[in-house]
Amino acid sequence: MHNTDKLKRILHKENLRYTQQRQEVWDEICASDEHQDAEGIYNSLRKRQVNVSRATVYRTIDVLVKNNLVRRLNLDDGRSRFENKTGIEHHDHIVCLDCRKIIEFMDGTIEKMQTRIAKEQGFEIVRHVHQLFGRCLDEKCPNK
Amino acid sequence: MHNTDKLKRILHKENLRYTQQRQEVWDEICASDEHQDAEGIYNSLRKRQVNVSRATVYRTIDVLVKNNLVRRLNLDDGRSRFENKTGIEHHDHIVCLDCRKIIEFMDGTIEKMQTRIAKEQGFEIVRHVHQLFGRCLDEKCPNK
DNA sequence: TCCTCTATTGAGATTGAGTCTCAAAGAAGT
DNA sequence: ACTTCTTTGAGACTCAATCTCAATAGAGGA
Repeated sequence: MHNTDKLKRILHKENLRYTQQRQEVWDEICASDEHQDAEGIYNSLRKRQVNVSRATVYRTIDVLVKNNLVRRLNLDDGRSRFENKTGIEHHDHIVCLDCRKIIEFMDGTIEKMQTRIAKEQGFEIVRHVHQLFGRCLDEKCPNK
Repeated sequence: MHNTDKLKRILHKENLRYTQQRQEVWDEICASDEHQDAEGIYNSLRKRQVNVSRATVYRTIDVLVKNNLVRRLNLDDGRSRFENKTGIEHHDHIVCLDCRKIIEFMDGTIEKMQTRIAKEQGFEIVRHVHQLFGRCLDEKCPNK
């Protein structure tokens, strides 16, 4: 399904109108895989002459997150970052504390274990956060 | 080692002075296991007639966190929460989305697996965040 | 105990991400 | 094109956290 159709589908489901601004915000999130924050999305749009207000960027992101088109990441740096969640397998993140490089990982065994652990404690998991912070061994990383 | 000694040790190491305010903040964190936020710690102190400013609460917490006496938790609710980290085994958290109940869990196998995964990706882990958000089955939980 | 040198403190200003307000603009059905 | 109702944008506002700076108070030495 094309990105525009995904957007139209959730807007219809939520009884919201299809607007140019919402399309532009969603396009920007689809176009980048850099885990941009809201300000970054806003700046990227302005850079290519798209006039969308900050308020609309935030409001649109909320709709996209609520409807599972976008994932909100909290990487402990004081702002939310966003990634397109469609057509992508679930994964968690490893973050370099020096260069802020973000890479993705996924381990089915860990996923199953955490579900079991939660159940043993009387919880039904809705979502989880699993982030590994450390130092990468990349030559270009500033701490080398 | 007594709590006061732990505090004095890190203050000395950091070339900082031992003050009544720093002792009070540390005492409050030691006295409670409710994962209080900075405002909560500030209010608890005022309630028992201890005059410490908000700025001092924040500044003291930073020193305690930096020196591993306190752990900062980011539970996705827009503020940091704190727990005494001394004399306590490492653990992660399960949080009920309805009643915000927090319980702790720890699984050695998962810990080892995440270290291995990070190494495979060229990272040396410094710290990790592993949080399970869901719904508890507690009778008293508001969503029942 | 007093002095001196600095670090610390408190009150309030400031920051910054995110939210809210409300008049004007714009979807979408008729 | 008309009407209705939603959405938008600009800027005010919120709230956790940080910063500023004059006044206060540790801590070592005399």
